[in-house]
Amino acid sequence: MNVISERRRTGRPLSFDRDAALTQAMMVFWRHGYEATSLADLTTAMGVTAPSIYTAYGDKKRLFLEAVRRYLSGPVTSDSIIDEAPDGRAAAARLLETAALGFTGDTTPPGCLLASAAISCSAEAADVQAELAAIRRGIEDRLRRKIAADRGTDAEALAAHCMAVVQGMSTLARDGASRGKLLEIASIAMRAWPNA
Amino acid sequence: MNVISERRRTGRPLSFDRDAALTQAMMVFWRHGYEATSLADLTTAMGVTAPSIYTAYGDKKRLFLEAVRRYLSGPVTSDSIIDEAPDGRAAAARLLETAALGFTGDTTPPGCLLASAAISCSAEAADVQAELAAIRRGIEDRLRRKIAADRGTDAEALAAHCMAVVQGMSTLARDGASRGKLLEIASIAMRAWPNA
DNA sequence: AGCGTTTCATAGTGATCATTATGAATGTGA
DNA sequence: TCACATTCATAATGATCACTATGAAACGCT
Repeated sequence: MNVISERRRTGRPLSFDRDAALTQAMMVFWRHGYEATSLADLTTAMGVTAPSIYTAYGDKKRLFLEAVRRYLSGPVTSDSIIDEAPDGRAAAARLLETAALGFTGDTTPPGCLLASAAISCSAEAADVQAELAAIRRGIEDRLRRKIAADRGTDAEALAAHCMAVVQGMSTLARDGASRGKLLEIASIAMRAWPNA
Repeated sequence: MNVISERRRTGRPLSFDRDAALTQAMMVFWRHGYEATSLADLTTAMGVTAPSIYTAYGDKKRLFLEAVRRYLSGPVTSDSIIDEAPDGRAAAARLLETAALGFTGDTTPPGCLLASAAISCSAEAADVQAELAAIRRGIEDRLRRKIAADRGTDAEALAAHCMAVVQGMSTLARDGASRGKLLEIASIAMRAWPNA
């Protein structure tokens, strides 16, 4: 049952690294968003011709969603950050810090892929925007539940505030804000918590 | 020197209300952003044919920037909010509250026009993105100076946090967050200030 | 009325968009 | 070696993009 060694029985083999090409696609989507990324941008960045993209990934929308899954499935996911934190407060702090670092990486585009791709959507890309909104809501719900386990009163508002700060940090990062500035913002945001 | 009664001496008069059409254009840009708004969207929303748009406003970029100026020149501008506040803390609180209200108006699109239009820009619209970023920085600088007049230490971080929350509230509003939720976020954000 | 000026609607510009038809190329299995 | 399956590169598809050439229509002025 070794999946790696399982090969298609017949046919010409793929001439490009499907995984590496997907990473390049993720980078382009990360930098320019979903709609502003043209298939010509993708072919040049991935080094793959358009028909090969379509046979390998489907269409542009499926390629984007696969890039989003790749973006979310890093070694440090927002899910694990929240779940493995000792309490809601630590979850929020780590989420903010991880966002500040992830939005200012020197080998990745500035800001958040989800935030960059989500806004400025035309009518035909409304379903893509809806999927991204669902992902954001999922993260927010997970954080809210984590906070509510400790302190019941204002869990929803605290989680929403944290999400707003993360979203805003993405914009500031795209505007050129430094990593230090984003970490300061995260620190300020955590002052909103009681019994500091 | 009555400007209103001054008319062009010759030529066929404009058959549409230039001001009302600009408002409609602002609404479309507000909802869909800059690049996702096509000229076909604008012609249908404004009730004006494409050549008339070009003779009246220039090109799409100039029309958008004029819509941005219209958006920023309301009766309650961010500038006046900040300047007329008694201190930096009140300026931040009013900015957050005004944003929460303005992003959830029942006759306007959800979110912030600047935030909606800024993200997801292709290379050719980079100058538009740069202009929007300059506007955001101008607001942030004004807020930072206002805060720094009271308390010198962490004015920059407090201003940046406030801007991040405003930006984030726009995203949450577009995701369907209610006015009450945004006001709660604003309230939580103000807890970050010392000597509450 | 007639001229000059401006805006009007119609239609079309080349460019770019995502997507695909086509046939040659390259592999496996027999 | 040969049929079969799959991917390859080339080139083209119709649609849409921002933008405009063109000539008729509607005004003020003389």
